[in-house]
Amino acid sequence: MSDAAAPRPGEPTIGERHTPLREQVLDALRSRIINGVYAPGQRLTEERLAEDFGVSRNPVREALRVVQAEGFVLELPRRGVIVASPDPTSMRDLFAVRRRLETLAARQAAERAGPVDIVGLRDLLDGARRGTEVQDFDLVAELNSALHRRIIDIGGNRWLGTLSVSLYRHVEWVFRLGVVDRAPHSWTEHVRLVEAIASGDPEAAEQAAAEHVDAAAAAALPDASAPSPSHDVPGARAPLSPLPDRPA
Amino acid sequence: MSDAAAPRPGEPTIGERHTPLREQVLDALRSRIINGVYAPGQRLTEERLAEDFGVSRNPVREALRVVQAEGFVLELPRRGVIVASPDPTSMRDLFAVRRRLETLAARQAAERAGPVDIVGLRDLLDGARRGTEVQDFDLVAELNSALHRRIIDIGGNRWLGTLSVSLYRHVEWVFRLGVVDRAPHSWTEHVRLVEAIASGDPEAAEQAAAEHVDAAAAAALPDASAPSPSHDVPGARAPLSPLPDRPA
DNA sequence: CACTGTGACTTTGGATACAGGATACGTTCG
DNA sequence: CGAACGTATCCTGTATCCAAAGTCACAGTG
Repeated sequence: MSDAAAPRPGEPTIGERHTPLREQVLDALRSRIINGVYAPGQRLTEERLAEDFGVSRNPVREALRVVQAEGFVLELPRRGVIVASPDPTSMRDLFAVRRRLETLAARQAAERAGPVDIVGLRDLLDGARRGTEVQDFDLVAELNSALHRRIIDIGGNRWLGTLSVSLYRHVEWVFRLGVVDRAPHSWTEHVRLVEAIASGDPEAAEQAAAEHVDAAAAAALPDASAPSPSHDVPGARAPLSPLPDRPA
Repeated sequence: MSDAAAPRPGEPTIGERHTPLREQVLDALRSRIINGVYAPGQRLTEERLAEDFGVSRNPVREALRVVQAEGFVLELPRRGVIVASPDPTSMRDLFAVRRRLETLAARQAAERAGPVDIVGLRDLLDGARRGTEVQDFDLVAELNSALHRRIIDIGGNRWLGTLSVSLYRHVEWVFRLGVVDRAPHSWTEHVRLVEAIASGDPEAAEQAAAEHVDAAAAAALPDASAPSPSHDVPGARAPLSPLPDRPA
């Protein structure tokens, strides 16, 4: 046995760090959709994407199948794909699902959080408080996401983790596109949530998470009852497979 | 405007009916994994899959990216993919998530079900009852899934729909592989659930759904507290989407 | 002036080609 | 006899190629 250092967990080896084009294309493509560079309804031809990213069509096609499965684009058989249109109706559905999932995350975090975890959460809160003082709202938004991810990590439910990431991307999408209003974040809600987790009270944590999501939903979706039709494109085919999912 | 009949919703047009190879391969591949034809840990080379399905590597690759995103296979960078190993730990997590989601589905169904919906649900129950009498358990299992799908459809939450389909496939997977025991289905629980929905009582529906999932979980996961390690494969990479998109 | 047939151009869907990293195996040397 | 090294083979990652289908413009016709 050689005495070379074994790779520490968490530190990916060089081989693991290798990123195939399809994955880089996937990230870039998804970002562009979420940020509105590729607008809803816009047709995405494989060749143009390939040109945009400076690769051949193959990696593009693989990435397209994934964003299709994730629901960001719709397939028109034999006619390629178009960017999907996020609509407020499905956003209400999305918030309903998030509420269920985030309350579960909060409960599990409250049940399992150790002292170190609590410190980490409080640090994030502090950072966000400072960010608010300095009016750095990008930072605050980033810390917001980080806090939620951390809570999910603490809970340790891997399904919850991947599902939440996926759902959150869609939330981000509608925010960026201005389909719904971005609510100014109430950090007092976050404080309550973290304190409930710190005190190890699952019920209180769940309650705090529910209120937080409700507040976000109420702010983002002011019109609480619009039966608007589902804004489908005729002939569009459903995602290749339903949403993605699962941890490694 | 021509007076040709517009395509009825639900009746796909000829064009929509066209199924590219990648999709057929995806279905076949996923089925084979779920049914254990391709066993956990087994290496899947693209060429062999292509040969198995009688197509070239391209459709295979596109299908592989999707099952990878769905968590059925793991990528070993530059070394291809292996079939993932479902483990009881992640199954507990899965049931926790399902409980949250199915209770939501039941609640929404109770709130929105119309008379026709109720009739449909009762028909399914009847069919299952008859199936049980005749000992046709495949039929019963099928009707079981159908009932759950129908409840979700009635609720009308599209996110819930796609997520549930995805989660259910994984449940099916562990059942088929015998990782957990398949519990004999208690149809009395289903009857209670349907009756609660029929009576338009969201609370009762949610309660019934919770009990149903709990019973299923208890039957499938008898050992309620095993901190078994996460059975990871060294160097295996997460599903295609590693990072949450950070806007530039 | 609306409608339809025609042909060029575009784009998808799928197969094939090829370079380079992984893997297996045999050989040599300690 | 066993470990290090070299070599042949396999497989992935990516690009290129080809055929079939789709789209579009435009001219001819009733």
